[in-house]
Amino acid sequence: MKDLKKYMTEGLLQFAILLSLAGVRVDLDSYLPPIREIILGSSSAYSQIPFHSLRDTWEGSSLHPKSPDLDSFFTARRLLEEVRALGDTRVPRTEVSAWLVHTVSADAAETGSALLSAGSNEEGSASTDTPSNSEGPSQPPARSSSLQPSHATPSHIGTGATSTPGDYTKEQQEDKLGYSDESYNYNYLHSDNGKAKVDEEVAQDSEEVDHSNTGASDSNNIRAEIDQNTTEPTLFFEEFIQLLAQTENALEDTSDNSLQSAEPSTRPGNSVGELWQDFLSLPDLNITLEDIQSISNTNNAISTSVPFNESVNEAVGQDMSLQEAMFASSPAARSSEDHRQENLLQLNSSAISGDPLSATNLSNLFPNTDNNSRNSTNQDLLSGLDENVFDEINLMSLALEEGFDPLEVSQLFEEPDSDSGLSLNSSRSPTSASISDSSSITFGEEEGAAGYSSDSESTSYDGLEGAVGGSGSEINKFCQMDDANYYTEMSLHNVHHNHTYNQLPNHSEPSPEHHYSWSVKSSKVRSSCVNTMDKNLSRDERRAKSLRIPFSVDEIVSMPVEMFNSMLSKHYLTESQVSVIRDIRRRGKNKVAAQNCRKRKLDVILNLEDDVNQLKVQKEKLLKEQAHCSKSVNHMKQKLNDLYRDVFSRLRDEQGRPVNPSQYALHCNSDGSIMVVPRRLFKSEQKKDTQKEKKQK
DNA sequence: TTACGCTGTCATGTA
DNA sequence: CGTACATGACAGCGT
Repeated sequence: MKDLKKYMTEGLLQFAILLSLAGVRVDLDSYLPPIREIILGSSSAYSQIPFHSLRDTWEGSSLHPKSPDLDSFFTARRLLEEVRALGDTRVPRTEVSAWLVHTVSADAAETGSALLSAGSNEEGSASTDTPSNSEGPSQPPARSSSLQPSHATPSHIGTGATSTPGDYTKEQQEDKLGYSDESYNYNYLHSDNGKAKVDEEVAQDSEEVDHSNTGASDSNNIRAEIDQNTTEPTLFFEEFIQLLAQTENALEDTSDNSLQSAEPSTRPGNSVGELWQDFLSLPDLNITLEDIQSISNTNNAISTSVPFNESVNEAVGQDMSLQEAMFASSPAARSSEDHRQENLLQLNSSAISGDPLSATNLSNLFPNTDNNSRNSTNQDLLSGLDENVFDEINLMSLALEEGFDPLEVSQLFEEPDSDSGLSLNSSRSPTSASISDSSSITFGEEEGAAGYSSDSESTSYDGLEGAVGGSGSEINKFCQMDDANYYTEMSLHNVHHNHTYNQLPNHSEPSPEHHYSWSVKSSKVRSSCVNTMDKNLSRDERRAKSLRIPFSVDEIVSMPVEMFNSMLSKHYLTESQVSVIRDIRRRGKNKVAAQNCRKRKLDVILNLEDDVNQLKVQKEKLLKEQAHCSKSVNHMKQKLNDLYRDVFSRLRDEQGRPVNPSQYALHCNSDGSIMVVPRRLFKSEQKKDTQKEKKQK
């Protein structure tokens, strides 16, 4: 039955392709509702592996397939698309697809592979599938089903596969471009293995594409056709960019709430994105900075997409290939990222100078935000930022300013209250998982790393933490092997030595060699971090040192309660410091208590063992004594018997005959006199005596 | 690779 | 009610 469905699906898809090539519009949605399930399984939202892995490049990075936010996210998107479909002009999908096909096929299997994968990864299974390809588990995604009539190239980019029934919406185009850019960086930052894999997929896809085209034309013909269709790319992209801008506004207006939960996964780049993620994953920031997150994400979309689109536009205008455009756009995107990162650090710097964190400073975080959003944003931010946030930022900047070891800086971002391991776990979840993916791919290090934040923290200190890394040790990633983090770190160092923050840091063009050098450098950084770290210090000692707590751990722990409370009240301590101090005291006390408890337990065990040994000795002694006594008793009995016999042997009755000892017995009276009594009477008297004793008892 | 002990930490109960 | 203490349980780490 399954095969039959598969067969039908393939046939219908191929038929649809043929019809689309012939200019006949076919809406497969109405005919093939079950395709989605046939191909993807019950639901793409529930099929974790292919769906999640393919979406992982951008929006799915921090959104677990099982996340309840996912439904609302897709629902919001779908509704948004539907609403937009009511009035907006649409860019025919085929133009974009053709453009992509053109550029991709120009040099597909080589350098453009990452790009291709980027474009294909973005919308789920669109990555590896042609509309006609129904083999394998990862098949044209759920929303794919309509093929454009005119130029609906059966190309694998058949991204159309990812579009909603009907048209390829602007949002999807935007996403595609954004994904492409981001995914390119993503792939770039990853190991060659990943890229090779991507290349394989792309090559395979290309084959499949060509294969699927046999009904109509070969790929060259398609390319020629596409070239004809893209004779005016500039026009298309101008329209496209305009639509993008409209989409941005619509997106902000209509789907802000629903997307808010999903948007945090949107990251402009690995380095800045992770830094941003780290920053936002600060325990105190988690809730209060949600506004920032959403806003920043929209900013990301603006800041990354606009220059990118410009560059793409230029690229098209200059008849550049898409790949070139992407290369050209990557530095631009990077620059915007750097710029934002600078602003983030500028925030720190402003805190260094002692100025209270003002709206102006905060606004630097979002340079690309328009005035309206900025005005509202800053208020939200300021209202959302609690004191701890400023403490963290201030301490972070202080550490940076005074040349702290990055590890020490990282301490500032640790969970101030590590009591609740659960809350820590909840805060790390999907985002950190995505981060772990990247780092694990890059360095082949993995760590299960579930559990307390303290654990992850300690492991990160030992340089063993792969990537899952605790949320508490976010900036600890300075010392990790993630290239992106190293990138971040380098940026931070730039800022550290240049407090003007006006110049964008110049980063060379990404290249595999550069990537390798990054790896080498970052490994050096980690080793140096590990070396500089005083391993002799306990976790609490390191934490206290990092937070510049003016007391030693011993003092904190052994201090009497009154002195401890007075100390907390006398010294100006931030909430983080107080929290850490209390934790240190509690843990220290408990540590001592646990040691004492174990010592006592051992003492008890040892004492019990001693008691057992003593009792054994006593038992042996008693047994010996018992044996000795019984031996004595037996000896005395023997002597008594001898005496008895001797006495009876000498006794004679009235006739002079010897007395039979079996019939008579000797009885001692209380007065010491001895009588010879017949045994019958003796026994009866004994019975009476025993009865009397029983009655008395 | 597994078993085991040590240690730190947390949760919980008690004084 | 807050604090200190005790203790079982758990997890990580080293041997």
